[in-house]
Amino acid sequence: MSRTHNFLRGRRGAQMTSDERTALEACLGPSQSFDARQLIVKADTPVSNSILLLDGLMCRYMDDRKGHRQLVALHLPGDFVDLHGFPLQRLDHDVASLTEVSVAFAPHTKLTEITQDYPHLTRMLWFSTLLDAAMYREWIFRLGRLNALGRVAHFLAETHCRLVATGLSHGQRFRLPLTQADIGEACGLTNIHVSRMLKELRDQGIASMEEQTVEFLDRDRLYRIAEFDPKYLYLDDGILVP
Amino acid sequence: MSRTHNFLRGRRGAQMTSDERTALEACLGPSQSFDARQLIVKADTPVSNSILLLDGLMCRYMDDRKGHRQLVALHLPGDFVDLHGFPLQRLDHDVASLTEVSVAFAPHTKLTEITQDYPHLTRMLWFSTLLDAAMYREWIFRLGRLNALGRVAHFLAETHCRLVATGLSHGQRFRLPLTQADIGEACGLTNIHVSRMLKELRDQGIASMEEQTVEFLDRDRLYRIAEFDPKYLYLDDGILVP
DNA sequence: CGCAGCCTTGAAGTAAATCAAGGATTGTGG
DNA sequence: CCACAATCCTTGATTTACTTCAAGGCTGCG
Repeated sequence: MSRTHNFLRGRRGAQMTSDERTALEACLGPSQSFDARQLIVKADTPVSNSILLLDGLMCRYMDDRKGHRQLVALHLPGDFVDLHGFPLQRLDHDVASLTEVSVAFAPHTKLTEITQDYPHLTRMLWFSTLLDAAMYREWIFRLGRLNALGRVAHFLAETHCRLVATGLSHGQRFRLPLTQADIGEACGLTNIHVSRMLKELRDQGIASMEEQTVEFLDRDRLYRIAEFDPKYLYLDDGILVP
Repeated sequence: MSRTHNFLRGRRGAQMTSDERTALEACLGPSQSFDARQLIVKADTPVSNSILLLDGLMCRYMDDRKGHRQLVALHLPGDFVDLHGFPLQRLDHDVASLTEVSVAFAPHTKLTEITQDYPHLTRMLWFSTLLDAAMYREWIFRLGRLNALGRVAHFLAETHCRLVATGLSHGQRFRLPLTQADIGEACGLTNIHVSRMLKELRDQGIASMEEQTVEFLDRDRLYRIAEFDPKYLYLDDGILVP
């Protein structure tokens, strides 16, 4: 199976021709592995490659003056993690692995050739970076307008939908190898308060998280608490039927 | 003066060739005006044009269930407000005018031609959408990690830098025709608390805002409170010298 | 075993929301 | 020209959601 198989899977990825997919595949260097919790791309240094995540979880984040971390994105297999770095030429934030990961690097020189030879593929790549932007908007909404319970619920709902889109979750369960502190860093909450909110979701029979596995017990109620509507994920019709 | 003069001004806009600028200009329909506080693009409806903002202020936002608004972006003259709608094909949020505005519409059919004929210009357009994404990230940081005073300070600092880049502010003063409620909707705060924070900035001799004009009295302190560093705005060297 | 990382729970403290009232400015119609 | 409403801003009092501080439990591991 091609290493680009999960790229935009469930989100217009099918609109790529086999020529385009071959061209994209041809950009990729050999697969590489990194341990969990490694800094992979440092902010403010010129970048000449972008990372396609093949397996594992990665994140982007920025630290405040006291060293407290704010995650700005979570990345799943199939994500072109820092394709933003191609037009931007440097990153304004750090990129790290959360679990052990497998990645492939795409040199920007090759991506430039794609923009010259494959206008439609270029628009697909552009599209993929704007999906990130759509998620950023939703994260702004989450932080600005939801209370702690809603934020945690929203984070879980979004992550579930994205995993379903790439075939990494079926039904209402999914593996999420994050600590409560990680979730707090995504949701602007302390790990202590995340613990309380997960207890609340559990006690109310809405969702449970144990041993790195999340299960939705009452998805409708979860979505209502989170004010969640997956439209902003631009998933293909039919992906979320269950 | 060409209507694209302010596009990416102060941010690599100078890297556009005159051919490219002509091609971009050729995309634009006639200028149009809208009153203040008008909904210009409604979420979830297919879009076939993108808006170049020529004059005035616009915003993007999403409303929560109770109708409370969260701004996700403020747009200044020169911004390609909803260029995101070109690859995305619909928007997941609303776009509105904040003041009276003058805009030009760019049909997506013409933008598609640009992606076929002008790879470098395409990357510039892509770059401009990723500047929006960089600001989104910073807004996530602002909401997730700064207290109320820092958030307001950060919002003012960012807006000032962006205005300077397009030549709409010189020195430490700038016009900002927003209400305190608007600032609250950007910063995830109530208008009442924004009022208190502006008083705090005023009392401490850091910044003042009256009659829709902001003045920075101690920019260093403002930046420190806001944990603000304009690197994420990708401004050309020398823009912020003062 | 003893230590480290992660989670849980309780108690106290605090930042911001909410509730409430009033003042200033602007526009509107009698 | 003045009464009036509407919008925006300000300030004080109260409430509340979340943080911080503190302690203890559980699990896996050298």
